[in-house]
Amino acid sequence: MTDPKASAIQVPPAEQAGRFARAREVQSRALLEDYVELIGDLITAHGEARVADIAERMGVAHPTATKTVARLKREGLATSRPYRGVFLTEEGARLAESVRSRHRTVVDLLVALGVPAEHAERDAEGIEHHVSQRTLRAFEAFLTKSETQPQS
Amino acid sequence: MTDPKASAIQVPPAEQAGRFARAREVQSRALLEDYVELIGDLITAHGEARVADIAERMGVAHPTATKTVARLKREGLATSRPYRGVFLTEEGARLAESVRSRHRTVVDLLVALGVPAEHAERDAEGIEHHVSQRTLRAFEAFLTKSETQPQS
DNA sequence: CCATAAAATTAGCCATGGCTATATCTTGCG
DNA sequence: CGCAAGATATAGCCATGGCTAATTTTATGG
Repeated sequence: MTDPKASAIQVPPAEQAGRFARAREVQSRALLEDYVELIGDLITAHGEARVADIAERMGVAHPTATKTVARLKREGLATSRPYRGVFLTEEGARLAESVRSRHRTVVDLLVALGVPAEHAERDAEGIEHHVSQRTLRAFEAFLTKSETQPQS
Repeated sequence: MTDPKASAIQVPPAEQAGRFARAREVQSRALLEDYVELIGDLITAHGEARVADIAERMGVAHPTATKTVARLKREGLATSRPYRGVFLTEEGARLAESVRSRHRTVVDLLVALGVPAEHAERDAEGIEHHVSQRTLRAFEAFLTKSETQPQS
């Protein structure tokens, strides 16, 4: 248990600023990650990802999806020709897979801790992006242990 | 363990859209929460929260802090008079306390799962905002259990 | 094979949350 | 007590990620 008295003020300003900077940076990648994961899922399910479907599932208007897909292309994660479906580059596909895997791990962890499935899904959607490699490994280790040794 | 084959595509579009909408909504509150928590910490430590200190610790330029404080005031979370320090309203203080408590719980959980302290702090900064009441309760329950019954 | 429906794009608006440069207020020191 | 330094505020810029409205392209059914 951390000391309740130990407010964040105890840490040097620069270090605290760095944490916030990291969180902002993660946030700017989160949208890309969500799109890439979704596009991957749509391709798996339907053979292609149409802008209308992306928009519907992201819960945004079509032009918003078009705009974000343009950003994906700029970043080398996706490809598309005008009025055609969207596809992932190799890099995009790799990212999609790692995002999907991390997402699953986060949901599994929450469920293992006793969070009801629907809550776990909703919370995971936001949490996952902030889970670092190191933390992800800890989650996986815990899940492995829980399997072997169900509960107390 | 969730079924690896069960991609998000299995869930109805509207439900998936709702999850993303929730994550976006959380995101828009996250900044306010961070500021309110920091202002609370600064007041506890120094008796007041100066814009320069807020900016330094948030890792942003002074005008950015000023602008966000204005938003805090608009939302009824803080008060301030020109060229004077920033203070929290009752509602702001309540929010600060609940954010601080949730932050501590998230860090404690990560540490309990074996994440090194500094990593836990960094990841928690982003994760905490997406942890719902329900999930928070599960974290607390797990931590209580771990205390009683240290490890396997 | 063409007309219409459906899908995608483009244009242009808004709020947020960064920034720099400039102006104004407070404060402390000589 | 007045002025320079430091703190705060204001103005105005940029990118992101939403939106609606209008346009263009593709696909389909009669």
